[in-house]
Amino acid sequence: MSEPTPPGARPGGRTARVRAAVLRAAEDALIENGFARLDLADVARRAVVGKTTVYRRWGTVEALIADLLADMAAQSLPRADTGTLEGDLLANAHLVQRTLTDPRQGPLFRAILAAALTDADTAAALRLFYDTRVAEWAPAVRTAVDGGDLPPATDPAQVIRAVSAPLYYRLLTGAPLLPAHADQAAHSAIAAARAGTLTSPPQHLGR
Amino acid sequence: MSEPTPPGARPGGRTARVRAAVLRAAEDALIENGFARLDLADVARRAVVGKTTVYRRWGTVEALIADLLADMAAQSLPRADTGTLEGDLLANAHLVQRTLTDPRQGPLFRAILAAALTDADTAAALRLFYDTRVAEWAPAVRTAVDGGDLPPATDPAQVIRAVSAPLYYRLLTGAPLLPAHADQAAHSAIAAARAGTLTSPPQHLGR
DNA sequence: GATTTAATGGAACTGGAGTCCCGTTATGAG
DNA sequence: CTCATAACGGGACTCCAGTTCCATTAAATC
Repeated sequence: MSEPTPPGARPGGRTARVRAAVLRAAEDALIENGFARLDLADVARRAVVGKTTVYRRWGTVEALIADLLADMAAQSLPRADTGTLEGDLLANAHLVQRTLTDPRQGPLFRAILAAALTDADTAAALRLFYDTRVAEWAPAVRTAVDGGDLPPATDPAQVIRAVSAPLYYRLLTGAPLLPAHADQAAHSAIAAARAGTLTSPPQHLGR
Repeated sequence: MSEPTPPGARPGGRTARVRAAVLRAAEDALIENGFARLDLADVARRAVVGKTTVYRRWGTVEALIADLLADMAAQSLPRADTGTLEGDLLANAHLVQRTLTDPRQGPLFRAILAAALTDADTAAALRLFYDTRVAEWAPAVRTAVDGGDLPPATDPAQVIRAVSAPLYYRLLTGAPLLPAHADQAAHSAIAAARAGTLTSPPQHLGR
């Protein structure tokens, strides 16, 4: 994902500026046209950057989106801390709900998910992105486990993912996605966790 | 979705044969190349059909996939009936798990979902497809509600969807999808339903 | 501030997806 | 069986995404 910076590389000044401009242009293009209608020539025009540059540095739409994801993962936003498990999970659920229905972020995420479903590298970048998000929120669950509110075997990451899953499923099927669904998602996750269903995965398949 | 068959139409013989050939070719092409790399010219070649025909009747990749979904929805497969709610939901969960990890169906579904995330009409076709699937399995839940095993306000459709959601979420993020995850999904759905979380949606937006 | 060489940009080129035109096939009606 | 026409097929054409080549710019090092 993060290149080890080959010897003689020049990440400074212009290169960084070009990357930022292209990523922002890609974002705009994805929001307007979606994943299927995206072409790198258009991105280059928007970014006021040579078409050749975009093709040389990224090459494919999928690679560009993967880089965009890496960039998004870098700017992590802090979780809420309401003091209670329910409060935190509700905050998380509503954050996801708002993100997926936001006029800018919604279409952007749809495009990114479509790319991840198409390309393995993009999927890996997406997983990395979510891993950082999950790691950010997992402490809320861990606190509840330590406090005896949830079974000891509970896997915090699974609980966080259980909150998101139904919301993303609605996005996939194009079903309406209202704040009430966020409530439902958070409460369902808590119920499953209390029942001891969300324990560690059966085996660790590395990679 | 289903055209009302305009006056003077000729759905007989050749037309139906062409449609079948094109849909099968589209399936193969989607499995091999994925959604992004699909072009109608290639589909036409595979189906041994005039390129013009494909462009005239479907026009876009998304429309072709939407038609493929309509075709898939038409052939509904029967649900299992094990006698218990847990047994039925486990059967459903494992059916979904097997489908999504099948060497043919898996890539096909990924491609279809990518298309649905890109195009509104495809999303509508997908929703219709899932509605038939959900309606097929909902009776298992309804029986449990009538038998007093689940709260009266439980929405059967929501329970079925709650089983699929985490499995599709794993597909989205490219996480491994094992039979154990199917067990977990079914049991989580039951726990949430028992807790009374999976009740009817807040309001019916009749689109 | 001179030098080296990544990295970018412009312009010409190319291949194939998508369109158009028109002749051919075969379905459905009488 | 005949006729009208919906639907299909072949081939030429267009257009633009993606590639290639080379000149230009500006980081990095001294």
